[in-house]
Amino acid sequence: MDNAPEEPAATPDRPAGEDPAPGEQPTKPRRRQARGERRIEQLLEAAGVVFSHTGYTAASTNAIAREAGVSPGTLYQFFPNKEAIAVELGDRLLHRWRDSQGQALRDEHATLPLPEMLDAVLDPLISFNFENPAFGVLMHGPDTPGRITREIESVHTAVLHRIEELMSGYLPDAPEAEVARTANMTLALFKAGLDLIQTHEGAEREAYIQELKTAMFRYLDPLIGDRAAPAGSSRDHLESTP
Amino acid sequence: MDNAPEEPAATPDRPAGEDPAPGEQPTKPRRRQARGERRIEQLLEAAGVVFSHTGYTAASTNAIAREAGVSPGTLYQFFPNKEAIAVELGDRLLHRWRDSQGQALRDEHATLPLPEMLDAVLDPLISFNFENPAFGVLMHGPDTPGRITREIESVHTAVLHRIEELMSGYLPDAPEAEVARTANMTLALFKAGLDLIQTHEGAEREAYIQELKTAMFRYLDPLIGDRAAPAGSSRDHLESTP
DNA sequence: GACGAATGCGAGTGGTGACTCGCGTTTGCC
DNA sequence: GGCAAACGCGAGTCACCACTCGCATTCGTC
Repeated sequence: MDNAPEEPAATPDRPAGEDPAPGEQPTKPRRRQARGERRIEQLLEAAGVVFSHTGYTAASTNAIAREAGVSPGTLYQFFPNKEAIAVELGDRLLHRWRDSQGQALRDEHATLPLPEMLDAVLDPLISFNFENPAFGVLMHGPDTPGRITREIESVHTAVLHRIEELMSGYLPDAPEAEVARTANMTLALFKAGLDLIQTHEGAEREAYIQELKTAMFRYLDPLIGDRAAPAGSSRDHLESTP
Repeated sequence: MDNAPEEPAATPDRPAGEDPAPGEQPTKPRRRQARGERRIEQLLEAAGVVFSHTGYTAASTNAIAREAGVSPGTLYQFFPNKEAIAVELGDRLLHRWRDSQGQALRDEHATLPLPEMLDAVLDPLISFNFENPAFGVLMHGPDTPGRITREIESVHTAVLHRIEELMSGYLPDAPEAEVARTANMTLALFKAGLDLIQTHEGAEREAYIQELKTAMFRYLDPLIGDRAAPAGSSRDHLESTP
């Protein structure tokens, strides 16, 4: 009935263990050696490379193992199945993303003038996506295990809420729906610019970073210039109050 | 060395036949009945649905056949293999896209004032993407047969050139590289807005269409100095030429 | 209505890729 | 150094999926 990739049943094994926390289910904590932890890092990095190159379904576990320089059997020493690799990788990326995002969207930045604010917010987020190319692919691939999709969704709405929060500082009396829409558009604009930035190199890339900031500035500046009339900003292009 | 999906060898059979053109290779023109042509349409539409839902690799030919309400054997009556389905679908989408794009980016539109120009250009392109949801997925999926990717690329650059052409009418003395960058950013902005539009419904969707136009207006308006500026169009937002 | 070709079917078949198994090697610990 | 457990391997298993085959049905044409 449904051939979209979904999670099979339950977590069979914890791949990269946190501390077992004494009061927990006896889920076989599976002690690891330092070597094992290193292998896990290797494998996740390899998985990031392969996934970002081919997407989730088209990536083979053998390819991941090969990329990591280990045998397929070794891979399954640390991950119960292919999905678990993606889940663990997704978890880490999402965690790192939360950090970057928290750093970028600080309260202090909301008090900066717009151009400086854009630098302060965008630069770290651009760097992040640059250092974690698998992030975008896992984020937007049409095939990706449902568990990840759901986590991504929650992180996505969290970012939006944060942006709305910051924006409502600039726009104290704009209707909520409009703030939400503007936040969404801002995020979408960022993603669009990011794509451009990632597909260019060297000086071109720098130019596109600048171009993204310019576009964002032009989009956001009219909103915060004066107390823009609520009707004026989205009803039509030009009718605003004199 | 390379496990990205590539085309295997050569075109084994022509799936949806044009006229055989007497002077051609004896490639078994395979006469079709009207019923067959209809099946092909059905199958391609089904393929569009399935691909747009799961991506290329994760889509199974059985799922496509089921979606079309036929048996797997019937599917292979009309297409030699899975890739051929994607290629044919891609061809048709790209062809339709060329039409829509040609209609949207007409010379006459370049003389309109910006807000009207945005309506004239964006509305048809939005409708197109709306009626062909597989287009975007096939366009951006990390797995998609290389043949399609290459065609997409050529269409993509064609669109960019056309946008640049139109833009250089507005910006007669801007450096070429800058025009190219602006065209790229404009297209990216469009794609970003499109995504937003497609993931919302009803009134929300309309609002996002408007929001996209607003964003585009704010991005492009400051660029066009004095040309085609009606009744205070650019006065409200940023600096304008006196 | 009869004949050949096109269409339609769905149970196979072969190959690929996720995952396992048995056994050898390394590590941590006493 | 000796023991147990973690690590490492890669040939092998199994399920799934792209694709085929033999046969039934429908269509176009005379």
